[in-house]
Amino acid sequence: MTSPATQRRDTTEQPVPQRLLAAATRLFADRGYDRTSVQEIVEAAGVTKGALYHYFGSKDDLLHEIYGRVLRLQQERLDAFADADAPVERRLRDAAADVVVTTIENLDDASIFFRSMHQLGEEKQKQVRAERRRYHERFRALIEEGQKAGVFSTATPADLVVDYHFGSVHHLSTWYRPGGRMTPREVADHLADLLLRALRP
Amino acid sequence: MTSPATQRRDTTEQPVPQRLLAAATRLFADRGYDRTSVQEIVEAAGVTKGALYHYFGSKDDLLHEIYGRVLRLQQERLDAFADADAPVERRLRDAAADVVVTTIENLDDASIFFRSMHQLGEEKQKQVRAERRRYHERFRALIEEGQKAGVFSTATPADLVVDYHFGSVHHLSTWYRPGGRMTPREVADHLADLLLRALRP
Amino acid sequence: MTSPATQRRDTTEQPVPQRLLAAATRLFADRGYDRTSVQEIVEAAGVTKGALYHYFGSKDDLLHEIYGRVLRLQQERLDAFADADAPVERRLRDAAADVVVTTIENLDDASIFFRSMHQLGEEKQKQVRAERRRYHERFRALIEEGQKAGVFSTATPADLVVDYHFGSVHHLSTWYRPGGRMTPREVADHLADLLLRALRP
Amino acid sequence: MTSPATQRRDTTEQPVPQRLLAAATRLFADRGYDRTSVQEIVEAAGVTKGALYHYFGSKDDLLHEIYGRVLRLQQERLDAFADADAPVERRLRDAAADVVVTTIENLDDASIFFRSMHQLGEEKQKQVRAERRRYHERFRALIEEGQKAGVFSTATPADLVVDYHFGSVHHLSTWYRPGGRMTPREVADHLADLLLRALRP
DNA sequence: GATGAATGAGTGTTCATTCAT
DNA sequence: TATGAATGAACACTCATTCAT
Repeated sequence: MTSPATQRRDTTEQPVPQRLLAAATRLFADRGYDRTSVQEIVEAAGVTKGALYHYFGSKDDLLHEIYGRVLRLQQERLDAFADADAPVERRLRDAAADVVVTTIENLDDASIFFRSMHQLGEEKQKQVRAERRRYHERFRALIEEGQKAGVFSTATPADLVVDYHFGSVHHLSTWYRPGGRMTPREVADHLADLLLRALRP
Repeated sequence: MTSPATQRRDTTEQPVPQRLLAAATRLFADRGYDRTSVQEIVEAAGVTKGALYHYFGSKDDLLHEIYGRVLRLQQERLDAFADADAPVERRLRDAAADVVVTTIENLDDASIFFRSMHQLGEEKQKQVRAERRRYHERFRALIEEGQKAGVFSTATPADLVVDYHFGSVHHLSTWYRPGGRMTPREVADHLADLLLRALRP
Repeated sequence: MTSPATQRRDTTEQPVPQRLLAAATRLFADRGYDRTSVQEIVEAAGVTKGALYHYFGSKDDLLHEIYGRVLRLQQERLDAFADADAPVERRLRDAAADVVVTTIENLDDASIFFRSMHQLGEEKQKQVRAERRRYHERFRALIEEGQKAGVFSTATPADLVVDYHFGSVHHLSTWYRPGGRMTPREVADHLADLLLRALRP
Repeated sequence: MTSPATQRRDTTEQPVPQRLLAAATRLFADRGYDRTSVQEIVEAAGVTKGALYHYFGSKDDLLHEIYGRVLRLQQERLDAFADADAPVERRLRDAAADVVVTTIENLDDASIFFRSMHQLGEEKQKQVRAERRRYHERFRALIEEGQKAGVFSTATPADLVVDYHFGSVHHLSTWYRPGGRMTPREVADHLADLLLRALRP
């Protein structure tokens, strides 16, 4: 004879929208966006379909929201590192290493990001790409700054260097396994190191 | 009022299985494996569903076959470059640049490869991963050879270097557009250059 | 220009699951399980496929549910007759006649039962056979009781006697036509009589 | 470099039509007519589809042919026993026991017979039922002969007695397993015995 | 006699979304 | 706020049969 309120508390420790996002993130990363049904998401979140459609306009919206969180987080961190008061080599190294660490710490978001982006609706995809570009350009500006200052080689266009580095970041979700040989920090240091070594004049 | 013979010639210039593979490759790259229906594939190939299932056991098989072709091609080329009679820096640079060129020349296969692998059935996925590993290991051996010879830095584990490079290769299908600013060869030279510079002792 | 409410009432006089079961029973009996398409069932029930799969996991489930109802009904009736307070000859005769009557009254279920059981999935088939066995054993116990009491001949193993009688029950759906020469009751009396006569010491 | 003729001998020890019928019988009994594909039949027989359609007009024809063989065999045997020079009790008992033995010896045909008859095309079904009726009537005549002679009870209409017995014959394929507790002969004797006991005046 | 590629209509099932309550 | 029954279009796949060779 527990009161409805009591019964509910069990499954409602987190607000419903967050529970849905968490469940969707796990499932999308696990089986991919298309292979995850709305039914599975609501079951994993312990709510009903009606509730999902109350908070999100569509399955697509869920994916978009997941992207939004990651993009905002990464942009904030990049901005912080890039605007720091330190030599450009230091700032680039820190930013390059940090994106590796936060990617590893949110591997689920990362796999979703690099595998499911093209399943977003046309309009939302455009939006995500625009934010992505902003991120990419901030990173490129850092490299160009170093090149102009003569501390980085100009042998390779800064654009390509950014893609070189981010390729390896995207690739992390393919090979990195938590509990593996290296800690996230070690991987990050190595990858940042490779970047900086490649940029030696 | 064309004769049956003429009608048929239009659609039969290439054998049916090849036509199906070509159509599937284009469509999978375009909209992703899950978003491509068998109906779309057979329509694009100008045959009926029955014909597809006469030659391929499943939609999955089609994907596996596409992978198979790419994997065989890449392994052959890597082996050729790695076994060449040249200093290890030369051999690594050539192999690293070549995989970029052939990836760009088969961008469709590449996007499929890096976006749809996890949609393959469990068994076939295992098989592909095994072949993939073989490729990876051949590449790593080349780096280790250079490290032992003292021409490459040992600062980064060879494993990680391979992942660093292949991250950028996978990433190509995300940003490279045919007819862009750089030719495939130029991109390849730059990326191989970055790899070699990062490996300087 | 009937109001939506009125339109709905026409098709909603019985709940959807019951309507589906009724339609499926009629069709399975008529053309057999494999020859009946899900499309035909939902059309006959006046609903859509989605509704069917909302209530039943599969076409197979529908068949299983039909079996379940018959099995439960027959077991209940057999138990009631077998546990009655009467001489064993009376109890056996009543049970033997009753199963004939209820089989005739549910000839559709009966034809399905004896023609489509092997089309049930492995797991469900096992379950049905287990319930079937329970029924068979209760019936056999009755015969053995009479044999021990000396009122039935022991010339034939009780097992075989049960199969003899149930063979003729199964067979009813092959030859009995409602509105035929004999009423269900008459057929039942004759068949029970044959059984009892065969068991005379 | 074996000659075609030699290669062929391996798989052609029996003529193709027989091989097809044997394979079809096994498969139809195993999984049912509808669940057996023409492809499975030709593979089991070691021939191609073209060959099947060369000898048989349709899958349906195969089933009809299987029926034909069984019906002819059973009719012949029944006629032989019924026309024998012996008292009617003896002749009925022998016929009743014999149909049990030959049914057990051809359990595959029997299961097909009682489970797949309704999957035959309308026309062929009519034909089979006609032959079936002829068989049934010969059997019934035997019972009526005994009833007129006063050696069998007239309590039950002969028709119903025939159905009683044949129900148990059909049912054999449900419960009899080769290598079981009783030999075919023992089962036959018991079942014939039950029939004769039921008919005692 | 025999092949096997090809057809085309059909199968059971899934699923994002809606809406009366 | 939230439910869950219901929709309807789409999905991958099957199969008896035909026919040019």
